[in-house]
This record gives sequence, structure tokens and C-alpha cells, in this order.
Amino acid sequence: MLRVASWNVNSLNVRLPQVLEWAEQQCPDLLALQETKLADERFPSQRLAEAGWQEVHAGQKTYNGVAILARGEAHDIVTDLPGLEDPQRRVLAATYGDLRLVNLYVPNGSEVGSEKFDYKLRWLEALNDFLGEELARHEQVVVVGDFNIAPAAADVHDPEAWEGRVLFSETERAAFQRLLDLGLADTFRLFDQPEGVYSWWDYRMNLFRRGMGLRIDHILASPALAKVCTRSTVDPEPRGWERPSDHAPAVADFDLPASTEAAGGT
DNA sequence: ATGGTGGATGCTCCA
Repeated sequence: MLRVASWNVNSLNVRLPQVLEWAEQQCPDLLALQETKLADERFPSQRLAEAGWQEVHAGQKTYNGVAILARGEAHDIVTDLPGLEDPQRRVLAATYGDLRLVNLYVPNGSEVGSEKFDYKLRWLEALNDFLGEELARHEQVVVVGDFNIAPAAADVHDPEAWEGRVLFSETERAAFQRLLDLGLADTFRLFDQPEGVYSWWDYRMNLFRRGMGLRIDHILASPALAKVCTRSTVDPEPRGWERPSDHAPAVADFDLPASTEAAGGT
């Protein structure tokens, strides 16, 4: 079994103890992090190594930043979307054994119609092309991260209030659907799920306590992996911890052949 | 239309 997890930590500097605690509890084999908000040279490699983790990081001071923690070595690392000039560190793809992992921090988009929204759409276009190439090259592809898109009404606590707004606009949902059209499956929706499962709750107005969130963090899988996915959930627990990230981790399990497990699985 | 909160930075931006 191989467990893949994804967590927007909103500053790894602040959240490192929580990351170590949660990883010890849940034992992911691959843990993708977003919004590390750290330059590469400030990445806490030592403390992570003490806990048995190797990392790759596409770091940036103050904003963005994506990392992957693993037990084994990363190969063929990519940190940019081909064809998109972008200083923002939002992409990190790496290969572990036979498994290609793509870690994303999709732009938030600010407001529908804004300049940042246009950037989000252009970014998603470039992502679509990139993932098409990745899927052509690799059989086992997992695409994880903070997509900043709630795919469907079931992923939004109040879909009527959110309709047309950033994170849940028609345009963004269509862009998300185009990713699925490449052949990727939203692993969460491969299973019966309870209602009201979300991965992000605004810090303001006690929205977590009131159960008012959105499911915008996803684990997508190529056909070969979707076939062997045995579980996909969001763990809301760390969102209730003291001084939490505004996101909860998404987790998926895959029944994989031994060749991949040799690369760091359990 | 604004505010509510949190993180990093430094008298503000981003989410």
C-alpha cells in the first residue's frame, strides 16, 4: 500500500511541528506541501531528516512554495509549467520509483474578472498542457495539491451563496473538468462519501467550527492508479488544532505493485 | 462595499 497526502500548510515555519505530528499519526509515504512560504535555504531539512524524510522544494520567500516529503529519492524534478513564464513557485513534479507525483498550488484568483483571475486561468491552461504530456509519459500519475477550485455543489457548504464566485465559478469548474477530461480521476469521488467533507475553511467568523468550508484540495489519479485506489479522504483533525493552517490534509491510499513500494512505500 | 483572521513583512500584500 502506498499512501499519498497533500496539505496546504500556510507557512511551514509555523506548521512544521504539526506536519511532523500529523505525518507520524497518518504515515503517508509521500507528503506534498503547499504554501511553505520559505526560501530553499531556509527549508527545515535537518529536522525533517531526523524524522526520516527526504525532501524536494521549490521555495519562495513570503509567498507560495511547494515541497514533497518522501522516504526515498526523487527523480526527474520539474518546477515550472512549460510555456508559462512565472516566478511564482507553484509546481513541483517528481518521480518515485514508477510513480509520478505532481504537486500544485493553483493560484487563488482573488476575484472573478480580476487580473489575478486571468492569471489563474492562464496558469490552468498551461497546467492542462503539462499534465497531458505527463500522462503520455507516465502510466502512474498522481496530481495533488491546493487547486483553489471546488469542483461541484457537493464540495461547497452553501453552493447558492458561492455560485459564480472565485473558487466556485463556472469558468474555474470548467477548467477543473478539463483536467479530468485528460483521464484523471478525482479519487475522492471514486467512493461514497459523507456530506459536508471540506478541505478549507476561512479563518474568519469561526467557519471551521460552523462546518462552513469548501473542498478545494484534491488528489487526482491516472487510470492505472485510480483502478488501485482503495481510499480517499480529508482529515479535518489538524484544522481543529491550535494555530492551524486554514487547510486540512487530503489522503489517498493505493494498492501498488512492489516495484513502486521499493522506492519508499511500506 | 466591507469586514471578519492569519502569515510574513515592515508602515501592506496575499489568501
